[in-house]
Parts: sequence; C-alpha cells; structure tokens
Amino acid sequence: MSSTIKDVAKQAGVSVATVSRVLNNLPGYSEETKRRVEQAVEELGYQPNAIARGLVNRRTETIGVLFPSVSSSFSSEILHGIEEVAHKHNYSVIVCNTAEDGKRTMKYLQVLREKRVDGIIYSSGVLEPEYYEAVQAMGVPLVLVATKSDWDDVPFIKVDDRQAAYDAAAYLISQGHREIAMIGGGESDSIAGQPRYEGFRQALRDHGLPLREDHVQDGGFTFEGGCGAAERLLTASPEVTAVFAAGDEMAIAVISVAARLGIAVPDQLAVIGYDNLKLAEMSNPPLTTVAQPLHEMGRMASEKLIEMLATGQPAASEVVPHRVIERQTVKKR
Amino acid sequence: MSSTIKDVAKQAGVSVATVSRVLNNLPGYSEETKRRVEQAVEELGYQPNAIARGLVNRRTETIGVLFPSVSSSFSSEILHGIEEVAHKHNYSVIVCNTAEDGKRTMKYLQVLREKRVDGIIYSSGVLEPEYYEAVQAMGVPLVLVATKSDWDDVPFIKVDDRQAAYDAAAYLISQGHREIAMIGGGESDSIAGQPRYEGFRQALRDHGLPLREDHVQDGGFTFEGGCGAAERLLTASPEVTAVFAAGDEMAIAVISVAARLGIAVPDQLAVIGYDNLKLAEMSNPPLTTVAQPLHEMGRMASEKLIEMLATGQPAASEVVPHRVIERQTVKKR
DNA sequence: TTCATAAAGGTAAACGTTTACGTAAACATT
DNA sequence: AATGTTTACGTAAACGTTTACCTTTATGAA
Repeated sequence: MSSTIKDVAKQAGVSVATVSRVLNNLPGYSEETKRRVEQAVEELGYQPNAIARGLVNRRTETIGVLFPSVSSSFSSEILHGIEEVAHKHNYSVIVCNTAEDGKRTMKYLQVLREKRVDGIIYSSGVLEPEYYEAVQAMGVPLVLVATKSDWDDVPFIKVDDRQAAYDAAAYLISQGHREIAMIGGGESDSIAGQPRYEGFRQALRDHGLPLREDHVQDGGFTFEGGCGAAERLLTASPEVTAVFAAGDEMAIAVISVAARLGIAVPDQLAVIGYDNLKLAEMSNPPLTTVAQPLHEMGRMASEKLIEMLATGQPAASEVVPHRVIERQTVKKR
Repeated sequence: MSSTIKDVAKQAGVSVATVSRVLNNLPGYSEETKRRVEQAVEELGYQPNAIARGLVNRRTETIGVLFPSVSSSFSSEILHGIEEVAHKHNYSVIVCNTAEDGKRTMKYLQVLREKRVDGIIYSSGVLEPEYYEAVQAMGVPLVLVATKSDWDDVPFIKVDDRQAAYDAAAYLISQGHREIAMIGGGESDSIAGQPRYEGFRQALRDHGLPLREDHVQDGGFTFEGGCGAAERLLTASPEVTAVFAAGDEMAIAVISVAARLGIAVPDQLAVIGYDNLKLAEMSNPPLTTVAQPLHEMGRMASEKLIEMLATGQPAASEVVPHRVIERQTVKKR
C-alpha cells in the first residue's frame, strides 16, 4: 500500500542507509544523491513509519496525559496548553480520562507503558504511591500539574494554594467584609481542599476575625455541590456578607442560589471564586476570582517534561503566581 | 531495562512463539506450559511492547482526533465521549488542536499518518478537500462529528442544524414573541453558520413574521463576538423581545450585555441558546437552549469509527435528535 | 505394526526503520 | 610511488513482536 524506505531506495538507486541519512539529514552523501532521494520520496509520496522508527529509537515522540475529567473547563485549559507546546516540539499527546478511578488510572498507565510513551503528565489529583511506582517502573519522566507530591524526583507546576486562598480572604477583608464564609472542596482533598481551608482560616486569624466553623461548607468542587453548600450557608447564616468559593463553578453556584433567594450580588453579598475559568468572565455579574494561569501551567508542564526528555535530568518544580482578578462580584462596604 | 518476550521465553524454558501464543491466547500449548509462561511474565513484570506489535500487525489501536479548539467546552464534551468509548475498546486517542489553521491541520494529518493511527475523527469544522485527500491517502477510516461533508464515504454524526434553529425560533414564537432577533456564527460558515440562519428565517416566514435583516447579527460563535453583536442589536433595535443565539456562549453574552444595559432577562428580553453546554445551566438566570447531545455524539463517533475498523465497511451517518431545554431565559408574553 | 492425524511447540522470516561497521574511490601528504 | 585520510556510500544487524511453516511426539485406527 504505502511505500517504504526500501521502495525509495530502489527508486533512487541507492541503499536504504543512504535514504535514511538524507531523511534525517546526517552527513555522508553527495548533493546529487540527495536530490535523487528527495525526488524519489516526492514521486512515491513516501511517509516514514514512526512505528518502525520508534522500535529502533526507543522513542515514540508521544506523551501521555492523565486527567480526572477531560471535559471540565479546568482540565481542558491545561490540556490546551500541554498540547500546544508538545506539538511545537513534535510530540503527540494521548489523553486519558481517569474519572478519579484508581483501577482506571492503573489501566491507563499500563496502556501508556505498552505504547511506550516518552513521558507522562499527571494533572490535578493525588498521585497515589501505586501510580508513582507504576511510572517509576516504566522508567519515563513524570511531571505533575495543578497538584504535587511528596516524591522529590517528580516536579510539579502549581499555584501556592494556601497563599492564594489567603489572598482571596484577605482581599475580601480589605474590601471591608467581616462576616466571611467559605465553600471549599472538602477537607479530605489534600491538594486542592485542605490548603485552601488553611489559607482562608489563617487570613481570618491574621486579621483578628473570629473563625466560625459553620461558615465553612463543603461544595465538592462541583456546581451542584456548590449550590447545596450555598443554600445551607445563605439560609442558615444571613449575617455573612462575603463568600470565598474555592472553585469558580462553586462561586457561580453561590451567585445562582443568591439570585434564587433574592440576595443581590454584589450589593448584599460579595463572591470571590478560584481558578479564573472562562466562565468567570461570562458570569453574570462577571466573577471576581483568584486566577490560576491554567493554560500557561499546561504549557510549562509540557515544556518541563520535554526538557527532562532532552536532558535526561530531573527538573525543578515551579510555583506559579496567582492573582486576584477584580470583576464585579465584590463591592466595598 | 524492561524485559522482552525473549526473556520470558528463556525464563519459562519455551520459545518466543509459545509465549506469544499464550499471551494472545491462541491454541497450541499445554496447561502446564501456559502456567510456566504466566509465571515467567509475572516474575519479570513483562509488558508487551505495543510498538513492536504495531509494526507487525499494522494496527496501533490508536485513533487521532482533530478539534478546532480543544479548550472549548464544546470540544471537550465531545472529546470526553470519544475517549470514553475508545478506551472501552482498548483504543488510545491522540488529540490535535488545529486552531482552525489549514497548515496546522495538514501537519497533524501528516503526523497521524506517520504514527500510523488506525482511524481519524474530525470535529466541528469544514472538511477541506485537501484534508479529505490526505486521509484518503493514508487509507484509514474517517468520521465526522458535529460537521458534515459532501463525500458520501465519510459518515458524520450531527444534529439537523437547520431544523434545530427552526425549532428554536418556533419555540420563541410559540411563547408569544413576534420581534425576534438572531445572533449567528457568520454566513460564511457553511456548517454551523448558514443552516441555522436558514432555519431561523424559515421559521419566521412559516409563521408569517416579517424578516428584518437588521435583526440578524454575526457573533462569530464567541462570547466577545456575541457581546458586540448583542450590543449592536439591543441598542439599535429596542423593539426585539427575544433573541436566538446560535451558540450558548453568545447567548450568555446577550444576557451579560442586557444586564449591563438594564434590560431584564427574561422579563423584557427572552434569550434562547444553542448547544446546551454545561455553562447553560450555570448561567444566571439558567439558559433555555436547544441541546445537542455532545457527549453522546462523541461516543457515537467513536463507536462508528471502531465499527468501521472492525468491519472494514463504510458506515452510515447519523442525524441525532436535538431538543429545546426550557430553563429560565424565556418567558411567555 | 503401520500409518494418518492431531497436538505441542520450535525456527525463522517479516514488519520498516536506524546505525555500526566495512569498503572502495578520491584525494592529500610525504 | 606509497601511504594515510576523507568522502560516499553499501551491508547487515538490531529493535520486539507475530505467524507461516516445520518438526517431534503422542494418539488412534486399520
């Protein structure tokens, strides 16, 4: 069907070695030969077979990327960044949707191993020891994005969650709020849950504000969860004038239930989110939020992985800057 | 580093052929032999090399998926569906972000060819003849999702855009609206642009409503474009009581600018969107929209491609049902 | 006993590259 | 003229599988 390097060699009247040399432009042939080979390639419409190449080179120019949920806006912005730089460096990316399922994740890691990907990016979830070991066993570099781990040979790209949450709360305080609530992702989530609670609490403490435990609710990072949490919060604690939601979807949820309850945002209730997803600017009113540069983080993760591939060296983690984006859901009072 | 089938053969005291047989459970060995091989596999932690396997089988169990924009909510819902069923059938998916760029698309097609993917899914854009030919040349099946083409050997999975737009307009009319505007994606887009304009216009005609060309604006399918279009529309034509936006992001845009202009949705202005992205239910107020089952469409595309891979036969296109989801941006008047 | 048949398993070619190594010619050096 | 060096290639092994084909042994039928 499609032609091979042998066909090209025959057509050009040279050996396959020579064809390979001109294709990879290594030295060792005359201009004339090069011309003939190129012409033969042209005539036959030859495309090298990356599979065969991969077999001998032991590199596939492919990386695997694992997400808990590919369809989330969060993941897809990261994916976009990853794909962008991967493509620039001639790498392809295989996406895997772990659905936060350990069995599934292990299955994916096995597939990625069999397919001999050159490296792996693991996004926004806990890197279980089991996963770590699987990646170790396959002997390819791993980088984490929007998460971190205790293994210091695996670099991560991440915002300082604790500080970001601190800054969100501090921002609310700076705007004159005193009764501040938080909707988080759950204390059990050691990556994106706990640290944000801690930052939030620390900010209140540092500003001499009382810590009311009924003012912190768990929204599980989803819109629906956020709605539930917001409803509990807003009905039980009418005194709160501001809420920090540890994810934009949950922030949007509080705006929604506030609207339903007849509470005006930002006049009666200030809301600040976390992430700065595209939906934040499309929100009504536009959502003030602390931004993580997700696209950029994806790019950096890719960049880092490819660097590790090139140098063979472990690379350093990066804590990327967050910042609060002031839009229209927080008003001075 | 990692062990090969030869190592397993040696360890088990059999030939590689036998190992291969038990691994692929073909007939031709005793129970005892099978046991020994499996034990050797276990002991060595052997994982087959899919690259080598791909070389001889000429199948990589990998499909390539092309999107104009991976980070859009639209694409990522489709991707999620595709990935889901692909994984179920032991296929991996390589994502490609064409950025609606012809050169880039061709580059990706070349890469996918070199990597010998088994099939390709092309999503939501015009399949240029050049692309079609490239895929033909590589001799792998192609399926289209959220788009279509004139080649009848390439199946598509798609909603009836014209009818869906018709239904959106008809719904607005059924709710008592008479001055209805539309924000579309541009007449030049023959897939998602034109047909929706046509359906819209036809609905007005069929219901004896006048067609005012200044009531149809181009929002280019983006939030920003939608904002511009909405602004033009709402300031120049205060008489309109309802707008059909040919994409949810544009619909959200009209809600946003309406809010900015002090126009109440749905009391003074009804809005209906198109797509039913996740953001539609998170909108404030929740967006009434005509739903495309994007996740399901992704699943179907994957299913169809894999079916073609299995049978070697071309498959039929599917027009999937749309439906209007009533939420809170359209009110009877 | 002899022969056919089946079962169990081995050998080696093939898949399409890259690359170490070899070789012949051209050229430079003494 | 003899020798070394460089250039321009070609040959063949290797990468890790699958599989067509062969061989050996056991089994059963005649």
